[in-house]
Amino acid sequence: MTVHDEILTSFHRRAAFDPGMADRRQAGDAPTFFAAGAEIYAQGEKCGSLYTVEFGAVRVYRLLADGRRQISAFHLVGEMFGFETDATHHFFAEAISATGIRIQRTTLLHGDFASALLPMALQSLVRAQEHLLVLGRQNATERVAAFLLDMSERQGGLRRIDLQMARADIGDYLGLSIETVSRVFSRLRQKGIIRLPNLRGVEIVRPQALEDLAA
Amino acid sequence: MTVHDEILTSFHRRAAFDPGMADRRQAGDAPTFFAAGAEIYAQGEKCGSLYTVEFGAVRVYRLLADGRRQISAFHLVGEMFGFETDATHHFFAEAISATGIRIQRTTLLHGDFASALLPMALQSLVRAQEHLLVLGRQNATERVAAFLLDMSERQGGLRRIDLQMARADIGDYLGLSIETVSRVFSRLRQKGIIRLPNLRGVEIVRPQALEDLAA
DNA sequence: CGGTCTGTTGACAGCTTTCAACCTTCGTGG
DNA sequence: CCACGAAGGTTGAAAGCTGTCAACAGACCG
Repeated sequence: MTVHDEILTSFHRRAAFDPGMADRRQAGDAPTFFAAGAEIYAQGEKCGSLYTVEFGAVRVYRLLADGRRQISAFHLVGEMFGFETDATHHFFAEAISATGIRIQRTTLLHGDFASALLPMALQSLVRAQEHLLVLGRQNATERVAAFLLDMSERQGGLRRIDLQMARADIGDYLGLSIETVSRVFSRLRQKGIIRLPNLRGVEIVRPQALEDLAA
Repeated sequence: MTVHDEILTSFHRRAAFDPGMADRRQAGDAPTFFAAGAEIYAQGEKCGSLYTVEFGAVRVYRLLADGRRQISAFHLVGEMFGFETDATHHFFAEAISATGIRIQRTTLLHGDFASALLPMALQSLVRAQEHLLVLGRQNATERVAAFLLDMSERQGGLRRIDLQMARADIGDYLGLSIETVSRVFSRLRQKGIIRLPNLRGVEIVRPQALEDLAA
């Protein structure tokens, strides 16, 4: 975390940061800013809000007692998260990079909101179930290939992907160690399937080759 | 599959089997019977119904091109499944043993049904996300222990569990080979943590030891 | 009683993790 | 502008866990 991020964190962690727009914030539709690494909510906290990513990216995860972490989902621009079944959160949510989030209290929502919510919850469900296939039955190469294609698709199908997250995040999402993630990236680069222009950027050179690997 | 099951399958696959109750079937609230192994729906099929298990058990799964299978969920008595985001099913659903299912067409459902559906969808979502932790970050022993505890809890917290499903199903649910599942069962039996009174039956002798293993 | 399906067990191979060393990047401060 | 330090990333070697292959045992059914 950079010093700039640290300042952002201490100042604006969980606090709306929207200078000159207090009125909009009152109305509940101004985004709240989170610095890289800032906690959005924690396991065990009371819940009752829904979150929409305005910019940046979010990781949602669980921890085991010994510190092992499983990231169940990344949420990118435009995506909604924070669905829960009961009064407390079962997961942690953190900003990956500097992130803006629109927070809506579910208690304040009008009556037929549940109907509008269902499709989003179902989208999350299908995504989670498809990820189960990756974690349960695919090897390291297949996992990374599927991850890159998914990220590409969710960023508009472009060849240049901005990953935003560190190798540790990718590993904890794919159920792999950071070393294995790194090795697969290197192998894909050596085969000319991807390029790694900078630390968190990936360019897909041969999408078809990736698709074949993801199978 | 036994011969009895085979007959059930050929006769009643996807057909209501509720002699003398055609009127109730017309009303849509009589269960449809499925023999062990019978398909309830298939990937790619048009969907538009929700399914509630009356008795028996169901597996929901996806396949990779080379035949690898990941069971994303088992559904036991009282549980609802079949949620989908768009017009076609993304998964297969099959009866594990002789199973009765109540099928409700979503098009025929009254307007505010979505509100009632949301909690069930969210329950499935949380279950899937928790299973991601198991598949991504737990070893074979932890996976089997967590599975046994989950099955016990869902069957009323009893010590005697009726698994119903074969080792292959357990393996494809936990992301393990049938041999590994078998080996873990044997090791737990040798340690006196469980007993295996019959093939598909498990008695939890020392629940605390299982909890500790599930970490 | 024989056949088939399911489950168990052993030996070995293979993939991933772990541990360690080193490199790169980036922000900071001299 | 450059040097420095910390954090993140890469690569190699070895260990460990799980998968695969194979043989065998047991249950169920005809």
